[in-house]
Amino acid sequence: MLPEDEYRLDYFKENGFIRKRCITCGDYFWTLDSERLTCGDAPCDPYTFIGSPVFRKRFSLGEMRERYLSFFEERGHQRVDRYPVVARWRDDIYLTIASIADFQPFVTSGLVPPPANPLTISQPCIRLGDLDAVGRSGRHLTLFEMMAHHAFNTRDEEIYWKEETVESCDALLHELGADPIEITYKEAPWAGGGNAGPCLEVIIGGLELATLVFMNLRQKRDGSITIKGERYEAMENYIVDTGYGLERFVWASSGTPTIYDAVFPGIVRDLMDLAGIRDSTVESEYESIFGASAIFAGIMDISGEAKLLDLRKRVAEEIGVTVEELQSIMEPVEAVYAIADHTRCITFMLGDGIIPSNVKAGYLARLVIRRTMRLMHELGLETPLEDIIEMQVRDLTDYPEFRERFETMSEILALEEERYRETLSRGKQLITKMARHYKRRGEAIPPSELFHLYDTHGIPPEMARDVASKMGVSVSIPDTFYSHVAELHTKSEPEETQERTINLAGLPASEKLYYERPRDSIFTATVQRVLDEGIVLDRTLFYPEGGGQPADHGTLTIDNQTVKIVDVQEVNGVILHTPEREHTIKEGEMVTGEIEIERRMAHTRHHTATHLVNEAAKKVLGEHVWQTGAQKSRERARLDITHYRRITPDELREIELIANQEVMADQPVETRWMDRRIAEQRYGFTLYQGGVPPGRRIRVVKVGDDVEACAGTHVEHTGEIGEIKILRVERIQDGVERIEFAAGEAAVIATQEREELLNRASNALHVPPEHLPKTAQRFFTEWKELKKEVERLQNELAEIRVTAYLKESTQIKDINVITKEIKRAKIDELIKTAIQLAKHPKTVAILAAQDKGAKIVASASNDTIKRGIDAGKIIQQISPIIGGSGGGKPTIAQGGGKHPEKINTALHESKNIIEEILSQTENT
RNA sequence: GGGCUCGUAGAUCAGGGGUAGAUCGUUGCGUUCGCAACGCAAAGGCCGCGGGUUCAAAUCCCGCCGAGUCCA
Repeated sequence: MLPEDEYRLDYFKENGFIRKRCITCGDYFWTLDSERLTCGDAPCDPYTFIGSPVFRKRFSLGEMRERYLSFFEERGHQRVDRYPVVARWRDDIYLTIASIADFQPFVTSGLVPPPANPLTISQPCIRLGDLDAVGRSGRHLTLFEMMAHHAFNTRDEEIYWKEETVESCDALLHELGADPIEITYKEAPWAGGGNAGPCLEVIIGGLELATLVFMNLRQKRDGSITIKGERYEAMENYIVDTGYGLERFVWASSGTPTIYDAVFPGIVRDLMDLAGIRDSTVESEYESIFGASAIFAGIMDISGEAKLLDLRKRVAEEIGVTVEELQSIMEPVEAVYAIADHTRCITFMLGDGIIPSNVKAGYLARLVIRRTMRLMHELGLETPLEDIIEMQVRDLTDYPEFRERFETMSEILALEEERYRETLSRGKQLITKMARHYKRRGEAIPPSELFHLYDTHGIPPEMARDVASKMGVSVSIPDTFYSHVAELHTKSEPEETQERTINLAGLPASEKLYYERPRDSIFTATVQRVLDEGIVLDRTLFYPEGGGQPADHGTLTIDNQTVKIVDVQEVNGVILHTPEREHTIKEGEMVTGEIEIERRMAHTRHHTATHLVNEAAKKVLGEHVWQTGAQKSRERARLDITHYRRITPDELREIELIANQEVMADQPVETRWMDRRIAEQRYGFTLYQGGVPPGRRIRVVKVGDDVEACAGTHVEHTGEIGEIKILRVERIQDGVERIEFAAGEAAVIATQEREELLNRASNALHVPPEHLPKTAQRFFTEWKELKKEVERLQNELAEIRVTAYLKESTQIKDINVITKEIKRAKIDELIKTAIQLAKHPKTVAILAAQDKGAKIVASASNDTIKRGIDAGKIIQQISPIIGGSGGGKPTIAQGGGKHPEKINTALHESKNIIEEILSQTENT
């Protein structure tokens, strides 16, 4: 626990606040109200603001946001633009979940200074954790704006800390017209993302409006402070991390039954009209129902169907209607609320460049999109989703950037709708088939099948139940369905990633000569240290692996000893050279280094070319294109980019052409080190195409119109690349295309290789390359025709043979037995002939041929089978004679072996077998 | 990043080591003044691609390509 001193602020003392303990939950809180017994928070206190707003006037989102930001501006904060909702600068989360997420990890750790200090921001955040409650609880949203002011303090410089934070909060609430006596500050230690600290929750009218976090602890195994079971220690820097819920402020200012009515009244009204539902904000009945529901939901946990039913019961009781009546009134409106919320969330997701996919952030976008489409379907809303998104884009006047992206968004949504429809119709077929199967057996569809349907085909169990029950097949969905799904995927404990603890103590960062002297291959340096992991020099031309560019190879030479360097890695600014084998290089010695310059130049060309291809892809495909990965080698490079459908051959050619035009324009490549803040302000987050480099200063590479933070080596002018040849495109995930290409010498070689393929194909067909497509097509068609012709002739031949062979047959008892070797026949010829023969009554045929060893086929007419003849068994018995095995059905069987010279023996033996069988069956 | 499923006729799919199938669609013939419906017949298949196992692979195994889906 945190010591209670943490919360004994002078501000509280001087302004008459009293510390009290909640009689319900036992938490401590601060209030001006000496009579107050409870902390004010759910579930100890119900909402009191519904129908009686807590502020002086009603605010819209835009008004409230502006009021907040200017309030803190006046108090010395600098206003900072919002960050995207997709957290491209983070590798641990996909979506921006809080304003502080914008500044993690480098600003909060102290490595990079904040864009301003102190600052204020209104950051759109997406949280999908309570998706089920959205629309139902009256207060949950998938997307909300977290208004915040942050101060980043260090031991050397404190901007401000708790006193000023609480004072500002109080002043803001007073200015908005809140009754001071209604405000409570509840003590609630906060922990998350490896940090923790004391925290005050700010509550009015039963609604938590803001959270004031004083982040000053960091997780440590042997830390002295324990919060929520984890151990923490004090941090060097300490951060004011506040979060004011914009939508909640607006709600509290309006006192509407639900947050949705307050936040997007226009959208809600339009959706109500489209769905043909009466407008809840003018109908007093609706108002009392949703007000009551929101109030109860405020103090209840409503996750899960059973708990939702509890809520319904209480509301129904309160209003004086039956649960069924209540359901029928509420459900359509709740769907409208959810759709209003989800479409706003989708607008931000797509507007900020997320491409729906089956993985990562794209999957989350698809999840929300599909959920919205399902809700619309249930509500009977036929409007295309993109029309509702258009409504949102128009409504979000404070976000003009979405307007120019609408065309792309609309296209993406149309594709998503199409895809979803296909998935559903596929699903229906699968369920129908499965239901038929279980209906025949008179069983219910077992849960294991439901898991399979959901896990591999994305069919929700509810849909399976609906479709199956129409066919009269019962389905029971286990309560624990979704938790069981989660269980199926919990992987066994991942291997402990071993932190390499390399002793770099006392070593300064290596001087990176490859930036200053990008074309040099030889250098001298002093050995700083010799470690098991590699050799550290004071300076080096060796490029360490990074940014998708492989490490340089080369040699280190001292006296007459030369050691090959096979890997180079950078650890905290120190560059480690890994030698191929044992050596005697010692600390303090001077070495001469030489890198394989051709290898390096190939990497360099591919690296600059990657930037050009990326830029060209953006021009051809659209601004939504974002690099998700890249890898260079000596022979090729590959670039993974986000795009919502397959790149067409035409588009690929266009990309290739534009990239090469940039090469021919021989543009200078500018690289320079910039202050991170300035670079971000000037170029935006598109800088981080290739990932987010750490550090206060970043290396910015400008090639043509492309500007990226990049640590790789680059040519000085694009002309040096020589040529860019795109080799192939591949879809590595839904929404991610991989372009493979070669640059420079590698491009020439790749082109030559392709030409060689053409030439070889031409030579084989004896036609010039330009005739290849036509000729290949002709050959293929002719081949198909000939194949058919062969088959027709084989059938004809088989018929002719039948008449001939029947005459040559041996009589065993009353059965015609044909044993015959057909020279140079193939197995399917034997089979065809054998089948024809067996169509005649009282006939058994054993045919053989030499074809890759020996092949034998046996057939028996139906009447002989009744008398005990079995072609399969005959083959099984005689195949070993020719050194192989075989089998088949009683009517037709085949086998083979390695000894063609034994064919006659085998055929002879088959007669013996038939004779034996026939005499046996006659005796019984 | 980790799973799972599917690629067979123009379409929808069955088959799951032993001669490649059904339904719809297409074409022709019959019936009809004509159409629909019906009856008869035919055409249409590198069973996604490449290896492997086997006497024998659409079928089993491995890799690749393509499509779908769940989880983090």
